[in-house]
Amino acid sequence: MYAITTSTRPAAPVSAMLRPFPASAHPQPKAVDSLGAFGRLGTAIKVERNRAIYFEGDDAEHCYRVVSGMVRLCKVTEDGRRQIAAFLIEGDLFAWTDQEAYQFSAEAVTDVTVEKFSRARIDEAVKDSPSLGRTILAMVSGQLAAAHDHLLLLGRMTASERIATFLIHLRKRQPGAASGAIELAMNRTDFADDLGLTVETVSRVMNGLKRRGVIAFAAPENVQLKQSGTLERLAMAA
Amino acid sequence: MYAITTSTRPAAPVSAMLRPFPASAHPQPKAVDSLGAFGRLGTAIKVERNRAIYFEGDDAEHCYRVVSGMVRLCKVTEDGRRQIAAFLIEGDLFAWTDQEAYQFSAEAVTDVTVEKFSRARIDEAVKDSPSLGRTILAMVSGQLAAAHDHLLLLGRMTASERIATFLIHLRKRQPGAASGAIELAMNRTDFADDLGLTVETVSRVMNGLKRRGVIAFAAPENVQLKQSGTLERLAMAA
DNA sequence: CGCCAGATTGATACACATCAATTCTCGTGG
DNA sequence: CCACGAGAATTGATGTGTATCAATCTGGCG
Repeated sequence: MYAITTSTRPAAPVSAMLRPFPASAHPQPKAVDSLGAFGRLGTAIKVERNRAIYFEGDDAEHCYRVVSGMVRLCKVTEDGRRQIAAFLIEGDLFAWTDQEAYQFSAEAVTDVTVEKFSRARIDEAVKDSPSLGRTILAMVSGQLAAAHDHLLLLGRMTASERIATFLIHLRKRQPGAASGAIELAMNRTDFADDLGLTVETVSRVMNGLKRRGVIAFAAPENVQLKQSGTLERLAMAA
Repeated sequence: MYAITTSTRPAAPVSAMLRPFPASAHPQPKAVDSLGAFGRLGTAIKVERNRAIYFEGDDAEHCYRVVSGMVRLCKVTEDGRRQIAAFLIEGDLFAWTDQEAYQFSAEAVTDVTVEKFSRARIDEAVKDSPSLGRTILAMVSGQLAAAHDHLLLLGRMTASERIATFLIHLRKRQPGAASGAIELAMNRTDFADDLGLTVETVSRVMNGLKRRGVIAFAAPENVQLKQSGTLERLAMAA
Protein backbone atom coordinates (compact mmCIF):
# COMPACT_ATOMS: atom_id res chain seq x y z
CA MET A 1 0.00 0.00 0.00
CA TYR A 2 1.16 3.50 -0.72
CA ALA A 3 -0.17 5.10 2.42
CA ILE A 4 0.85 8.71 2.94
CA THR A 5 3.72 8.29 5.35
CA THR A 6 5.15 10.98 7.57
CA SER A 7 8.22 11.61 5.47
CA THR A 8 10.18 14.84 5.25
CA ARG A 9 8.64 16.19 2.12
CA PRO A 10 10.54 18.96 0.29
CA ALA A 11 9.10 22.29 1.34
CA ALA A 12 10.04 24.46 -1.60
CA PRO A 13 9.63 22.73 -4.96
CA VAL A 14 6.60 20.71 -3.88
CA SER A 15 4.64 20.84 -7.07
CA ALA A 16 7.39 19.21 -9.06
CA MET A 17 7.71 16.11 -6.94
CA LEU A 18 4.90 13.59 -6.89
CA ARG A 19 4.35 10.32 -5.17
CA PRO A 20 4.74 7.20 -7.25
CA PHE A 21 1.51 5.90 -8.68
CA PRO A 22 -0.46 3.65 -6.40
CA ALA A 23 0.08 0.04 -7.38
CA SER A 24 -3.45 -0.21 -8.70
CA ALA A 25 -2.63 2.33 -11.38
CA HIS A 26 -0.14 -0.10 -12.89
CA PRO A 27 -2.22 -3.11 -13.74
CA GLN A 28 0.54 -5.06 -15.39
CA PRO A 29 4.11 -4.08 -14.62
CA LYS A 30 6.07 -5.27 -17.63
CA ALA A 31 8.18 -8.35 -16.97
CA VAL A 32 11.89 -7.68 -16.88
CA ASP A 33 14.09 -9.79 -19.10
CA SER A 34 17.64 -8.97 -17.99
CA LEU A 35 17.51 -10.25 -14.44
CA GLY A 36 21.26 -10.49 -14.05
CA ALA A 37 22.43 -12.15 -10.87
CA PHE A 38 19.21 -11.41 -9.07
CA GLY A 39 17.01 -14.09 -10.54
CA ARG A 40 13.35 -13.62 -9.80
CA LEU A 41 13.79 -12.14 -6.37
CA GLY A 42 12.29 -8.77 -7.21
CA THR A 43 9.29 -7.13 -8.77
CA ALA A 44 9.47 -4.81 -11.74
CA ILE A 45 7.98 -1.38 -11.16
CA LYS A 46 7.48 1.44 -13.59
CA VAL A 47 7.80 5.04 -12.49
CA GLU A 48 7.00 8.10 -14.56
CA ARG A 49 9.49 10.87 -15.22
CA ASN A 50 9.81 13.23 -12.24
CA ARG A 51 7.96 11.02 -9.82
CA ALA A 52 9.59 9.84 -6.63
CA ILE A 53 10.36 6.20 -6.11
CA TYR A 54 10.62 6.88 -2.42
CA PHE A 55 11.20 9.88 -0.21
CA GLU A 56 13.94 10.63 2.24
CA GLY A 57 12.62 9.63 5.63
CA ASP A 58 10.40 6.79 4.40
CA ASP A 59 10.86 3.41 6.01
CA ALA A 60 13.67 1.61 4.22
CA GLU A 61 11.94 -1.69 3.56
CA HIS A 62 13.06 -2.26 0.02
CA CYS A 63 16.12 -2.02 -2.11
CA TYR A 64 16.17 -1.42 -5.81
CA ARG A 65 17.95 -1.92 -9.07
CA VAL A 66 17.56 0.19 -12.18
CA VAL A 67 16.34 -1.82 -15.13
CA SER A 68 15.97 1.02 -17.62
CA GLY A 69 15.91 4.80 -17.60
CA MET A 70 17.67 7.12 -15.18
CA VAL A 71 17.21 7.64 -11.45
CA ARG A 72 18.55 10.45 -9.29
CA LEU A 73 19.31 10.26 -5.58
CA CYS A 74 18.78 13.61 -3.97
CA LYS A 75 18.11 15.57 -0.86
CA VAL A 76 16.41 18.91 -0.42
CA THR A 77 17.03 21.12 2.60
CA GLU A 78 14.25 22.98 4.37
CA ASP A 79 15.04 26.17 2.49
CA GLY A 80 15.03 24.51 -0.90
CA ARG A 81 18.69 23.84 -1.61
CA ARG A 82 19.03 20.55 -3.40
CA GLN A 83 21.94 18.19 -3.87
CA ILE A 84 21.92 15.27 -6.25
CA ALA A 85 24.24 12.56 -4.98
CA ALA A 86 24.19 10.41 -8.08
CA PHE A 87 22.51 9.65 -11.36
CA LEU A 88 21.88 5.94 -11.71
CA ILE A 89 21.50 3.95 -14.88
CA GLU A 90 20.71 0.41 -15.95
CA GLY A 91 22.13 -2.13 -13.57
CA ASP A 92 22.83 0.26 -10.69
CA LEU A 93 21.64 -0.71 -7.24
CA PHE A 94 20.26 1.77 -4.77
CA ALA A 95 18.72 1.97 -1.30
CA TRP A 96 21.02 -0.86 -0.27
CA THR A 97 21.17 0.45 3.24
CA ASP A 98 20.97 -0.89 6.77
CA GLN A 99 19.37 2.15 8.29
CA GLU A 100 15.71 2.04 9.06
CA ALA A 101 14.86 5.12 7.00
CA TYR A 102 16.04 6.33 3.62
CA GLN A 103 18.37 9.29 3.86
CA PHE A 104 17.97 10.38 0.27
CA SER A 105 14.99 10.47 -2.02
CA ALA A 106 15.08 8.49 -5.24
CA GLU A 107 13.34 10.04 -8.22
CA ALA A 108 12.83 9.10 -11.84
CA VAL A 109 14.74 11.42 -14.17
CA THR A 110 13.21 9.73 -17.21
CA ASP A 111 10.43 7.20 -17.34
CA VAL A 112 12.00 4.36 -15.47
CA THR A 113 11.67 0.68 -14.75
CA VAL A 114 13.17 -0.47 -11.49
CA GLU A 115 13.26 -3.80 -9.80
CA LYS A 116 12.21 -3.77 -6.19
CA PHE A 117 13.50 -6.22 -3.61
CA SER A 118 12.45 -6.93 -0.07
CA ARG A 119 15.47 -6.59 2.17
CA ALA A 120 14.58 -9.73 4.09
CA ARG A 121 14.37 -11.82 0.97
CA ILE A 122 17.67 -10.54 -0.36
CA ASP A 123 19.36 -11.37 2.91
CA GLU A 124 18.14 -14.94 2.63
CA ALA A 125 19.14 -15.26 -0.99
CA VAL A 126 22.63 -14.10 -0.12
CA LYS A 127 22.91 -16.80 2.51
CA ASP A 128 22.29 -19.40 -0.16
CA SER A 129 24.48 -17.81 -2.78
CA PRO A 130 27.66 -16.08 -1.60
CA SER A 131 28.42 -14.93 -5.12
CA LEU A 132 25.29 -12.81 -5.05
CA GLY A 133 26.62 -11.13 -1.95
CA ARG A 134 29.91 -10.60 -3.72
CA THR A 135 28.14 -8.93 -6.62
CA ILE A 136 26.21 -6.62 -4.37
CA LEU A 137 29.32 -5.65 -2.44
CA ALA A 138 31.16 -4.93 -5.66
CA MET A 139 28.43 -2.58 -6.82
CA VAL A 140 28.10 -0.76 -3.53
CA SER A 141 31.82 -0.29 -3.16
CA GLY A 142 31.94 0.95 -6.73
CA GLN A 143 29.36 3.54 -5.79
CA LEU A 144 31.39 4.50 -2.76
CA ALA A 145 34.38 5.14 -5.02
CA ALA A 146 32.22 7.23 -7.33
CA ALA A 147 30.92 9.22 -4.37
CA HIS A 148 34.49 9.90 -3.26
CA ASP A 149 35.38 11.26 -6.69
CA HIS A 150 32.28 13.40 -6.52
CA LEU A 151 33.50 14.79 -3.19
CA LEU A 152 36.71 15.98 -4.80
CA LEU A 153 34.69 17.61 -7.54
CA LEU A 154 32.39 19.44 -5.13
CA GLY A 155 35.04 20.37 -2.64
CA ARG A 156 37.90 21.46 -4.82
CA MET A 157 36.97 22.04 -8.44
CA THR A 158 35.98 25.21 -10.28
CA ALA A 159 32.75 25.46 -12.26
CA SER A 160 34.35 24.67 -15.62
CA GLU A 161 36.31 21.76 -14.20
CA ARG A 162 33.12 20.32 -12.74
CA ILE A 163 31.28 20.59 -16.01
CA ALA A 164 34.12 19.16 -18.05
CA THR A 165 34.38 16.25 -15.61
CA PHE A 166 30.68 15.68 -15.73
CA LEU A 167 30.53 15.61 -19.52
CA ILE A 168 33.42 13.20 -19.82
CA HIS A 169 31.91 11.03 -17.16
CA LEU A 170 28.60 10.97 -18.99
CA ARG A 171 30.21 9.92 -22.24
CA LYS A 172 31.96 7.03 -20.54
CA ARG A 173 28.66 5.69 -19.31
CA GLN A 174 26.75 6.34 -22.51
CA PRO A 175 26.53 2.92 -24.19
CA GLY A 176 26.57 3.70 -27.90
CA ALA A 177 28.11 7.16 -27.97
CA ALA A 178 31.47 6.31 -29.45
CA SER A 179 31.57 9.59 -31.36
CA GLY A 180 31.07 12.58 -29.11
CA ALA A 181 27.30 12.81 -29.12
CA ILE A 182 25.75 12.73 -25.68
CA GLU A 183 22.10 12.55 -24.88
CA LEU A 184 21.41 14.38 -21.62
CA ALA A 185 18.49 12.77 -19.85
CA MET A 186 18.51 15.47 -17.18
CA ASN A 187 17.83 19.18 -17.48
CA ARG A 188 20.10 22.06 -16.50
CA THR A 189 18.69 22.22 -12.98
CA ASP A 190 19.53 18.57 -12.31
CA PHE A 191 22.88 19.24 -13.88
CA ALA A 192 23.49 22.15 -11.51
CA ASP A 193 22.25 20.34 -8.43
CA ASP A 194 24.59 17.46 -9.10
CA LEU A 195 27.58 19.78 -9.53
CA GLY A 196 26.83 22.12 -6.65
CA LEU A 197 26.29 25.10 -8.96
CA THR A 198 23.37 27.26 -10.06
CA VAL A 199 21.52 26.88 -13.35
CA GLU A 200 22.86 30.23 -14.46
CA THR A 201 26.47 29.22 -13.93
CA VAL A 202 25.93 25.94 -15.74
CA SER A 203 24.41 27.80 -18.65
CA ARG A 204 27.21 30.33 -18.79
CA VAL A 205 29.96 27.73 -18.69
CA MET A 206 28.26 25.49 -21.22
CA ASN A 207 27.79 28.36 -23.64
CA GLY A 208 31.33 29.50 -23.02
CA LEU A 209 32.60 26.05 -24.06
CA LYS A 210 30.27 26.19 -27.04
CA ARG A 211 31.63 29.57 -28.15
CA ARG A 212 35.17 28.22 -27.90
CA GLY A 213 34.19 25.25 -30.04
CA VAL A 214 34.93 22.70 -27.31
CA ILE A 215 31.38 21.39 -27.35
CA ALA A 216 28.37 21.98 -29.55
CA PHE A 217 24.64 21.77 -28.99
CA ALA A 218 21.57 22.95 -30.84
CA ALA A 219 19.07 21.69 -28.29
CA PRO A 220 20.26 21.88 -24.67
CA GLU A 221 19.84 18.13 -24.17
CA ASN A 222 21.88 17.05 -27.15
CA VAL A 223 25.53 17.86 -26.59
CA GLN A 224 28.48 16.96 -28.77
CA LEU A 225 32.02 16.84 -27.47
CA LYS A 226 34.10 18.45 -30.21
CA GLN A 227 37.49 18.71 -28.49
CA SER A 228 37.74 15.92 -25.98
CA GLY A 229 41.35 16.77 -25.34
CA THR A 230 40.51 20.25 -24.14
CA LEU A 231 37.76 18.87 -21.96
CA GLU A 232 40.03 16.28 -20.43
CA ARG A 233 42.63 18.91 -19.72
CA LEU A 234 39.96 20.95 -17.98
CA ALA A 235 38.74 17.96 -16.04
CA MET A 236 42.24 17.31 -14.68
CA ALA A 237 42.36 14.82 -11.89
CA ALA A 238 39.92 12.05 -12.76
CA MET B 1 57.82 -5.83 0.08
CA TYR B 2 57.43 -2.12 -0.04
CA ALA B 3 58.93 -1.62 -3.48
CA ILE B 4 58.65 1.90 -4.80
CA THR B 5 55.68 1.53 -7.08
CA THR B 6 54.76 3.89 -9.88
CA SER B 7 52.02 5.62 -7.97
CA THR B 8 50.76 9.13 -8.54
CA ARG B 9 52.64 10.82 -5.78
CA PRO B 10 51.40 14.26 -4.67
CA ALA B 11 53.44 16.89 -6.47
CA ALA B 12 53.03 19.81 -4.10
CA PRO B 13 53.18 18.85 -0.42
CA VAL B 14 55.77 16.14 -0.90
CA SER B 15 57.77 16.63 2.21
CA ALA B 16 54.81 16.08 4.47
CA MET B 17 53.85 12.66 3.16
CA LEU B 18 56.09 9.70 3.75
CA ARG B 19 55.94 6.09 2.82
CA PRO B 20 54.95 3.66 5.53
CA PHE B 21 57.86 2.07 7.32
CA PRO B 22 59.23 -1.04 5.66
CA ALA B 23 58.00 -4.12 7.46
CA SER B 24 61.45 -4.83 8.82
CA ALA B 25 61.32 -1.63 10.82
CA HIS B 26 58.44 -3.05 12.84
CA PRO B 27 59.89 -6.15 14.42
CA GLN B 28 56.83 -7.07 16.44
CA PRO B 29 53.51 -5.60 15.37
CA LYS B 30 51.42 -5.66 18.51
CA ALA B 31 48.74 -8.34 18.52
CA VAL B 32 45.24 -6.99 18.19
CA ASP B 33 42.71 -8.03 20.75
CA SER B 34 39.39 -6.80 19.39
CA LEU B 35 39.20 -8.89 16.27
CA GLY B 36 35.50 -8.46 15.83
CA ALA B 37 33.95 -10.52 13.07
CA PHE B 38 37.21 -10.83 11.22
CA GLY B 39 38.90 -13.49 13.32
CA ARG B 40 42.56 -13.95 12.56
CA LEU B 41 42.31 -13.21 8.88
CA GLY B 42 44.47 -10.13 8.96
CA THR B 43 47.75 -8.76 10.18
CA ALA B 44 48.11 -5.84 12.53
CA ILE B 45 50.22 -3.02 11.18
CA LYS B 46 51.34 0.13 12.92
CA VAL B 47 51.68 3.37 11.04
CA GLU B 48 53.12 6.60 12.40
CA ARG B 49 51.25 9.86 12.37
CA ASN B 50 51.29 11.51 8.91
CA ARG B 51 52.64 8.51 7.09
CA ALA B 52 50.72 6.99 4.21
CA ILE B 53 49.25 3.53 4.51
CA TYR B 54 49.03 3.39 0.76
CA PHE B 55 49.00 5.88 -2.09
CA GLU B 56 46.40 6.57 -4.69
CA GLY B 57 47.39 4.59 -7.74
CA ASP B 58 49.06 1.74 -5.84
CA ASP B 59 47.91 -1.78 -6.65
CA ALA B 60 44.86 -2.54 -4.55
CA GLU B 61 45.90 -5.86 -3.12
CA HIS B 62 44.78 -5.39 0.42
CA CYS B 63 41.89 -4.09 2.37
CA TYR B 64 42.05 -2.67 5.86
CA ARG B 65 40.28 -2.06 9.09
CA VAL B 66 41.15 0.59 11.65
CA VAL B 67 42.03 -0.89 15.01
CA SER B 68 43.01 2.31 16.79
CA GLY B 69 43.79 5.89 15.90
CA MET B 70 42.46 7.90 12.98
CA VAL B 71 42.95 7.46 9.26
CA ARG B 72 42.12 9.91 6.48
CA LEU B 73 41.24 9.05 2.90
CA CYS B 74 42.37 11.78 0.56
CA LYS B 75 43.35 12.82 -2.89
CA VAL B 76 45.66 15.58 -4.05
CA THR B 77 45.42 17.12 -7.49
CA GLU B 78 48.49 17.94 -9.57
CA ASP B 79 48.36 21.55 -8.50
CA GLY B 80 48.12 20.74 -4.82
CA ARG B 81 44.43 21.01 -4.06
CA ARG B 82 43.48 18.34 -1.55
CA GLN B 83 40.17 16.77 -0.62
CA ILE B 84 39.67 14.49 2.35
CA ALA B 85 36.86 12.06 1.67
CA ALA B 86 36.57 10.72 5.18
CA PHE B 87 38.12 10.40 8.59
CA LEU B 88 38.02 6.81 9.78
CA ILE B 89 38.09 5.56 13.33
CA GLU B 90 38.22 2.28 15.18
CA GLY B 91 36.26 -0.41 13.43
CA ASP B 92 35.97 1.34 10.07
CA LEU B 93 36.87 -0.60 6.96
CA PHE B 94 38.63 0.94 4.01
CA ALA B 95 40.10 0.05 0.63
CA TRP B 96 37.28 -2.44 0.24
CA THR B 97 37.29 -1.98 -3.49
CA ASP B 98 37.14 -4.08 -6.62
CA GLN B 99 39.27 -1.83 -8.75
CA GLU B 100 42.83 -2.82 -9.40
CA ALA B 101 44.31 0.42 -8.09
CA TYR B 102 43.45 2.57 -5.09
CA GLN B 103 41.76 5.81 -6.06
CA PHE B 104 42.45 7.58 -2.81
CA SER B 105 45.44 7.60 -0.52
CA ALA B 106 45.05 6.46 3.05
CA GLU B 107 47.13 8.28 5.65
CA ALA B 108 47.53 8.09 9.38
CA VAL B 109 46.17 11.21 11.10
CA THR B 110 47.39 9.98 14.47
CA ASP B 111 49.64 7.06 15.22
CA VAL B 112 47.51 4.22 14.01
CA THR B 113 47.10 0.48 14.16
CA VAL B 114 45.33 -1.06 11.21
CA GLU B 115 44.54 -4.61 10.34
CA LYS B 116 45.49 -5.59 6.83
CA PHE B 117 43.68 -8.28 4.85
CA SER B 118 44.47 -9.94 1.58
CA ARG B 119 41.52 -9.53 -0.73
CA ALA B 120 41.73 -13.11 -1.88
CA ARG B 121 41.62 -14.45 1.66
CA ILE B 122 38.65 -12.30 2.58
CA ASP B 123 36.75 -13.50 -0.45
CA GLU B 124 37.28 -17.07 0.66
CA ALA B 125 36.31 -16.36 4.23
CA VAL B 126 33.09 -14.78 3.06
CA LYS B 127 32.22 -17.90 1.09
CA ASP B 128 32.41 -19.87 4.31
CA SER B 129 30.63 -17.35 6.45
CA PRO B 130 27.83 -15.34 4.82
CA SER B 131 27.38 -13.31 7.98
CA LEU B 132 30.85 -11.91 7.51
CA GLY B 133 29.81 -10.76 4.06
CA ARG B 134 26.73 -9.21 5.59
CA THR B 135 28.84 -7.30 8.09
CA ILE B 136 31.13 -5.98 5.40
CA LEU B 137 28.24 -4.89 3.22
CA ALA B 138 26.64 -3.11 6.15
CA MET B 139 29.81 -1.15 6.82
CA VAL B 140 30.42 -0.23 3.22
CA SER B 141 26.84 0.86 2.66
CA GLY B 142 27.06 2.89 5.84
CA GLN B 143 30.07 4.65 4.41
CA LEU B 144 28.20 5.27 1.19
CA ALA B 145 25.45 6.97 3.17
CA ALA B 146 28.03 9.07 4.99
CA ALA B 147 29.62 10.04 1.69
CA HIS B 148 26.25 11.14 0.38
CA ASP B 149 25.72 13.38 3.38
CA HIS B 150 29.17 14.78 2.79
CA LEU B 151 28.17 15.59 -0.79
CA LEU B 152 25.29 17.71 0.45
CA LEU B 153 27.65 19.49 2.78
CA LEU B 154 30.21 20.26 0.08
CA GLY B 155 27.72 21.08 -2.62
CA ARG B 156 25.20 23.19 -0.79
CA MET B 157 26.30 24.37 2.62
CA THR B 158 27.91 27.62 3.73
CA ALA B 159 31.16 27.69 5.66
CA SER B 160 29.52 27.98 9.08
CA GLU B 161 27.00 25.27 8.29
CA ARG B 162 29.81 22.97 7.26
CA ILE B 163 31.74 23.58 10.43
CA ALA B 164 28.72 23.22 12.68
CA THR B 165 27.84 19.96 10.96
CA PHE B 166 31.38 18.72 11.27
CA LEU B 167 31.58 19.47 14.98
CA ILE B 168 28.29 17.79 15.75
CA HIS B 169 29.30 14.82 13.68
CA LEU B 170 32.56 14.55 15.57
CA ARG B 171 30.85 14.58 18.91
CA LYS B 172 28.53 11.79 17.88
CA ARG B 173 31.48 9.58 17.04
CA GLN B 174 33.56 10.55 20.07
CA PRO B 175 33.18 7.63 22.47
CA GLY B 176 33.30 9.21 25.89
CA ALA B 177 32.44 12.83 25.16
CA ALA B 178 29.04 12.99 26.72
CA SER B 179 29.63 16.55 27.82
CA GLY B 180 30.66 18.82 25.01
CA ALA B 181 34.40 18.32 25.05
CA ILE B 182 35.84 17.17 21.75
CA GLU B 183 39.39 16.11 21.12
CA LEU B 184 40.36 17.00 17.55
CA ALA B 185 42.87 14.50 16.26
CA MET B 186 43.30 16.47 13.05
CA ASN B 187 44.70 19.95 12.53
CA ARG B 188 43.02 22.93 10.87
CA THR B 189 44.36 22.02 7.44
CA ASP B 190 42.81 18.55 7.57
CA PHE B 191 39.70 20.19 8.87
CA ALA B 192 39.61 22.56 5.90
CA ASP B 193 40.41 19.90 3.33
CA ASP B 194 37.56 17.75 4.58
CA LEU B 195 35.09 20.63 4.39
CA GLY B 196 36.24 22.09 1.08
CA LEU B 197 37.38 25.35 2.69
CA THR B 198 40.68 27.12 3.35
CA VAL B 199 42.49 27.11 6.68
CA GLU B 200 41.84 30.83 7.01
CA THR B 201 38.10 30.43 6.62
CA VAL B 202 38.03 27.59 9.12
CA SER B 203 39.95 29.71 11.59
CA ARG B 204 37.70 32.72 11.10
CA VAL B 205 34.50 30.75 11.50
CA MET B 206 35.78 28.83 14.52
CA ASN B 207 36.84 32.04 16.26
CA GLY B 208 33.57 33.65 15.28
CA LEU B 209 31.68 30.85 17.04
CA LYS B 210 34.05 31.20 19.98
CA ARG B 211 33.39 34.95 20.26
CA ARG B 212 29.65 34.28 20.22
CA GLY B 213 30.09 31.72 23.00
CA VAL B 214 28.81 28.83 20.90
CA ILE B 215 32.02 26.91 21.31
CA ALA B 216 35.15 27.35 23.40
CA PHE B 217 38.75 26.32 22.99
CA ALA B 218 42.01 27.23 24.64
CA ALA B 219 44.18 24.98 22.49
CA PRO B 220 42.99 24.60 18.91
CA GLU B 221 42.65 20.84 19.23
CA ASN B 222 40.49 20.85 22.32
CA VAL B 223 37.08 22.22 21.51
CA GLN B 224 34.04 22.42 23.76
CA LEU B 225 30.52 22.70 22.43
CA LYS B 226 28.84 25.26 24.67
CA GLN B 227 25.54 25.78 22.88
CA SER B 228 24.72 22.59 21.06
CA GLY B 229 21.33 23.98 20.15
CA THR B 230 22.80 26.87 18.24
CA LEU B 231 25.18 24.53 16.47
CA GLU B 232 22.42 22.16 15.51
CA ARG B 233 20.37 25.02 14.17
CA LEU B 234 23.34 26.05 12.06
CA ALA B 235 23.91 22.52 10.88
CA MET B 236 20.34 22.25 9.66
CA ALA B 237 19.63 19.28 7.49
CA ALA B 238 21.52 16.35 8.99
C1' DC C 1 -1.77 31.99 -31.19
C1' DG C 2 -0.49 32.29 -26.67
C1' DC C 3 1.12 30.10 -22.73
C1' DC C 4 4.71 28.27 -19.77
C1' DA C 5 8.75 25.90 -18.22
C1' DG C 6 13.34 25.81 -19.22
C1' DA C 7 17.37 28.16 -20.89
C1' DT C 8 19.99 32.12 -21.66
C1' DT C 9 21.99 36.65 -20.78
C1' DG C 10 23.11 40.81 -18.12
C1' DA C 11 24.07 43.68 -13.88
C1' DT C 12 25.34 43.50 -9.32
C1' DA C 13 26.36 41.49 -4.66
C1' DC C 14 28.82 38.78 -1.59
C1' DA C 15 31.05 34.70 0.60
C1' DC C 16 35.04 32.84 0.53
C1' DA C 17 39.81 32.67 -1.48
C1' DT C 18 44.09 34.75 -1.77
C1' DC C 19 47.96 37.28 -0.30
C1' DA C 20 50.43 39.02 3.50
C1' DA C 21 51.73 39.77 8.17
C1' DT C 22 51.66 38.70 12.99
C1' DT C 23 51.09 35.80 16.93
C1' DC C 24 51.08 31.51 19.28
C1' DT C 25 53.06 27.03 20.63
C1' DC C 26 56.33 24.05 21.56
C1' DG C 27 60.59 21.64 21.11
C1' DT C 28 65.69 22.37 21.12
C1' DG C 29 69.96 23.94 22.28
C1' DG C 30 72.94 27.41 24.19
C1' DC D 1 66.04 29.43 32.08
C1' DC D 2 65.54 31.82 28.17
C1' DA D 3 66.57 32.76 23.18
C1' DC D 4 65.65 30.76 18.97
C1' DG D 5 63.33 28.75 15.09
C1' DA D 6 59.67 26.40 12.69
C1' DG D 7 55.14 25.03 11.97
C1' DA D 8 50.47 26.01 12.99
C1' DA D 9 46.93 29.29 13.89
C1' DT D 10 45.16 33.70 13.69
C1' DT D 11 44.11 38.21 11.81
C1' DG D 12 43.79 41.79 8.25
C1' DA D 13 43.33 43.79 3.46
C1' DT D 14 41.97 42.86 -0.93
C1' DG D 15 40.41 40.13 -5.01
C1' DT D 16 37.36 37.13 -7.55
C1' DG D 17 34.32 33.29 -8.87
C1' DT D 18 30.03 32.25 -8.47
C1' DA D 19 25.43 33.41 -6.54
C1' DT D 20 21.67 36.33 -6.80
C1' DC D 21 18.30 39.17 -8.90
C1' DA D 22 16.09 40.40 -13.02
C1' DA D 23 14.86 40.31 -17.75
C1' DT D 24 14.55 38.22 -22.11
C1' DC D 25 14.52 34.43 -25.26
C1' DT D 26 13.16 29.77 -26.91
C1' DG D 27 10.53 25.80 -28.09
C1' DG D 28 6.84 22.68 -27.29
C1' DC D 29 2.00 22.10 -26.71
C1' DG D 30 -2.89 22.86 -25.79
